[in-house]
Amino acid sequence: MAIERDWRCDDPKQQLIWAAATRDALQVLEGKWKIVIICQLFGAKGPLRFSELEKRVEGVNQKMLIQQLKELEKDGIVTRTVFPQVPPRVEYALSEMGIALGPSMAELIDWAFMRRDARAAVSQDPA
Amino acid sequence: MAIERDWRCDDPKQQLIWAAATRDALQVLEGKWKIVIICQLFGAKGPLRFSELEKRVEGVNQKMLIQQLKELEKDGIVTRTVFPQVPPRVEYALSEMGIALGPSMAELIDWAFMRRDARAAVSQDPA
DNA sequence: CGGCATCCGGGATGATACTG
DNA sequence: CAGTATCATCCCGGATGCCG
Repeated sequence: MAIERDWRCDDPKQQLIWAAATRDALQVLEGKWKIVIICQLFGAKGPLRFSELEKRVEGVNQKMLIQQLKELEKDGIVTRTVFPQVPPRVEYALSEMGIALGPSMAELIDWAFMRRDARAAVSQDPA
Repeated sequence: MAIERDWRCDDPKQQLIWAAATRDALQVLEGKWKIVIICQLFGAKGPLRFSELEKRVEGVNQKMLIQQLKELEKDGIVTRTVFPQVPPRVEYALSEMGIALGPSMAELIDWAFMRRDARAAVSQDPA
């Protein structure tokens, strides 16, 4: 991983650069539903319609879903395709930059399962 | 990665389980500063004092830092160690569960650099 | 009917001053 | 140094309406 060249080094200057890049990138993912949306777009193997996303991102409301999708589109993470039909059809997909988040999201989901299993084990065996 | 067994499968039931685990885990990371805090704890090779975190998590204020740290501690991601001294000394470190986030955070930071470089290239070469 | 915008209340977040 | 208290601000959520 290229990250090794900058990460966990002792040079304060490098650490500042690292912190800045991280901050900028994380700012793009900031927002209550963005990571969930991205994970769902990964879970689906192709583009998702707005209504599909609304179902998969459990607990979100239309307003927030639209807002977060707009920001993700503006930041170049997802693409939005409108099909001029009646009834309307809008599809959302991951952009190249969004797809590049794949390894990170996969690890995150892996962690989610690890965590779930660990907690299940504890509640089953409270001895 | 164990994730392959559940992720991106076509079984709707598995997808529900996957979505639930992901949602629960992401909820733990929900909060404007949590991922930044975790990344900084990774960037440092050891525990960090409160004041150190305050400097490294740029833009955060004391109240939010304390709040997010409390939640992370409650959710078992970080540990908090108090040294009975004057002046007080409190160190924060990643727990086992927090350390398990390492691969995911490393990928995330890797993505951050990739993104930064891509954007730098675009702004340098607008042709 | 599907995708999206607007208005308003409540909770999360931010700035500042203060305490042990 | 680490944490608390208070008040202002902003994001989020629900309801409703618009438009093709």
